[in-house]
Amino acid sequence: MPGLLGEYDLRVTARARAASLRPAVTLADVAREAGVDQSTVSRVLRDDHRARATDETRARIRETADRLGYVPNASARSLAVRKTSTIGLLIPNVSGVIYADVIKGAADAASALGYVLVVADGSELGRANDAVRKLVLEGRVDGLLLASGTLTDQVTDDLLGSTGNVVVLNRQIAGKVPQVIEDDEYGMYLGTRELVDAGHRRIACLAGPPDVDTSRRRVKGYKRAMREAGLTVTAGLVVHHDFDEASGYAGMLALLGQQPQPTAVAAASLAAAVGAMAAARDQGIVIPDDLSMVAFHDAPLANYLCPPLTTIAMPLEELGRQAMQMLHRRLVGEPGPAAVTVSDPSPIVVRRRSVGPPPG
Amino acid sequence: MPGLLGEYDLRVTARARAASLRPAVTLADVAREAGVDQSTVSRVLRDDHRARATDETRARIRETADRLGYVPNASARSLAVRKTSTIGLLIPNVSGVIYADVIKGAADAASALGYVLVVADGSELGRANDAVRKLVLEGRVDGLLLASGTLTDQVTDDLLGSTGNVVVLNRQIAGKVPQVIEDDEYGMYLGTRELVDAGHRRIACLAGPPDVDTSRRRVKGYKRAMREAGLTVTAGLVVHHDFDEASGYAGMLALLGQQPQPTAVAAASLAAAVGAMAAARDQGIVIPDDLSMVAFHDAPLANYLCPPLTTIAMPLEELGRQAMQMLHRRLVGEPGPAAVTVSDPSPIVVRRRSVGPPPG
DNA sequence: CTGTTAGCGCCTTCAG
DNA sequence: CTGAAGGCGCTAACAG
Repeated sequence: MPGLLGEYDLRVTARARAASLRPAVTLADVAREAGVDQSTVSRVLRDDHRARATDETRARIRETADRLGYVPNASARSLAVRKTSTIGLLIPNVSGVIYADVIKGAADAASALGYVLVVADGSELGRANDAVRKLVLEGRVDGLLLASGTLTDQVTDDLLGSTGNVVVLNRQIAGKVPQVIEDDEYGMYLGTRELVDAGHRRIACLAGPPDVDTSRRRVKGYKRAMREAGLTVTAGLVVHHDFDEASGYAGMLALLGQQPQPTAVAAASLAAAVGAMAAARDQGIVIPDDLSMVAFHDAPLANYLCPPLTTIAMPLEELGRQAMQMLHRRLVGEPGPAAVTVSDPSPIVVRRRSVGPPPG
Repeated sequence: MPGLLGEYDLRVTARARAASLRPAVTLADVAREAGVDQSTVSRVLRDDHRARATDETRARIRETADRLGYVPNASARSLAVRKTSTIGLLIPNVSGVIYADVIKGAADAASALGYVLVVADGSELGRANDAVRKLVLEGRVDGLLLASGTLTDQVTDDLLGSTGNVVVLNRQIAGKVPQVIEDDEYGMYLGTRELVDAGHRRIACLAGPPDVDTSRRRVKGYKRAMREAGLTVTAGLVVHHDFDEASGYAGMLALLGQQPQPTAVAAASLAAAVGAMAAARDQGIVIPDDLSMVAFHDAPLANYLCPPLTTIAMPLEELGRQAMQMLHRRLVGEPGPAAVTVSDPSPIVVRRRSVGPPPG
């Protein structure tokens, strides 16, 4: 076995580079060595259709390139063709369990379309700002996928203008910013319905920050389910916090402080739900006996919680894939819709053991 | 407030770009507009020391550049100076909770040193291979940080040769590959000692894959603690699985199937520990009453588990930072050590509620 | 202090 | 079918 990662050509090339610290082998080198012109080499190596060079010539060129360990230089090519064939994915917190799927979807699509995908961490505003400037404006990438569910409207709004090389993931934004969204409203509707179907009437919503679009849409879905069931959402039943464990913990405490206590809660994020479960536990409340819970978004982790958490799984991978495809379309000038909502697969609730009938 | 993300200049530039789909404004444009030569513009905009241009000239150039919304083109610059000032970070699974810290450390150091950091997902071998080729070999990045704790020795070995632009994070590799490692052995030693200090004698180890270096070092630490305590590690006491929840679950089941059952387990990864806790629960075993547990690596999640998990926190952020610094040193040709182990902060056990005295 | 002159490595007409 | 020539946008000597 020739090594899992390194295929043959890769290793050879690396060695060639390492051995001689020279500026790497260039097109001219190959041309000289093969006794042809640079442009010819360029053409055959790129399979340029107008280069039906003699089979003999092509073979010789290919062989020489291989032997010398030629690898095209991305900067030079980019400069010449005015594009980099790399696209960036900006994510608020790269290590959020939720993002694994969108990264995978985007990466798959990217590689299928001939791009290389790089992801940038946008957890801090400063860093996000920097990333955008360094990546898009300076032309390190041809386009940007913005998965900043947590940035406020103001931000993206300012940033985007009507640039055609950015597509926004799962944020509904006024104006003509290209965007692909999922039906968060429906997802949360489904999750909440799971709770009303189990017989709950006093159902709370553990929401995200009030000014974040995704949070708003999820709350909307929650409210629709409540309304449809003839349930009223009284003040205090929806509490706004952040999308992390600590916030979920605090939010749950707030919810539990009310009279009468809710018998079920729909959490707008998985991390918050984890925190919420811990809070409940600390208050001596057992799930699902005393309290039922569903969380928005699914991940392996949910299956190992105590108890295993019923979640609503969103088509995150498809989101990433379609965003990438839309970006590509725009980059090559195909028109296409300015916004699509991914509905296949549609949101689905993954039933585990965190919801039961209301107590008593 | 002018928008959180978009500072003024950023927005203006974006607008200028978007408005006119022209090839963006170039150095020549600015020069013409300002009535000076291109090279002069280049110099003042870069603060070239040899360009103590008239204050008046400098001001005019700056103003013109701003007004036109000039942004240097990264490809052109890279081609000219033969470096990109961007470096890549290759991670097996970008969304692992554990990696947040190393990304942060690396990103901080990168930006302090004037680099932009991009991370690439190396979860699949194919993708990792591709990333290396596209990023390093084609010169999209000046160097690579390899945080592929899960790739086998063979891989990295083949890949690296003695190239100077790669540094490996936390893998001990023979040969002269630049590397920064943490003291996983000591960390695991500490975690295991926590267990022996609590009075346990039959302590199991939930290890990672046997051929992965980090796993081996952790097992070594576990064994040392056992030996020092005069405890023998009998067959079956260390079980090898993977670093994820499902593996942890399976591994725990295997451990629990033994006679006599271990009274404590040291897990080599946080994710595996999560799975293991679930397995214990499913078997009616309560932690810490019936079984104690510690896990390698810390993350917010650990605090919200049931019960909150005692972990051993490693200096992950520092690992990322130092790796980046070492890479930089190598890139600029400073000698420096070929391998450093980060020992500050040193591993520390974060005591929560998952360890108690042995039952009975 | 500032302008001139060459490239960096590759692609792309345009001739031959 | 292939070679010659020019240019992508920027930097870096070298003159003036």
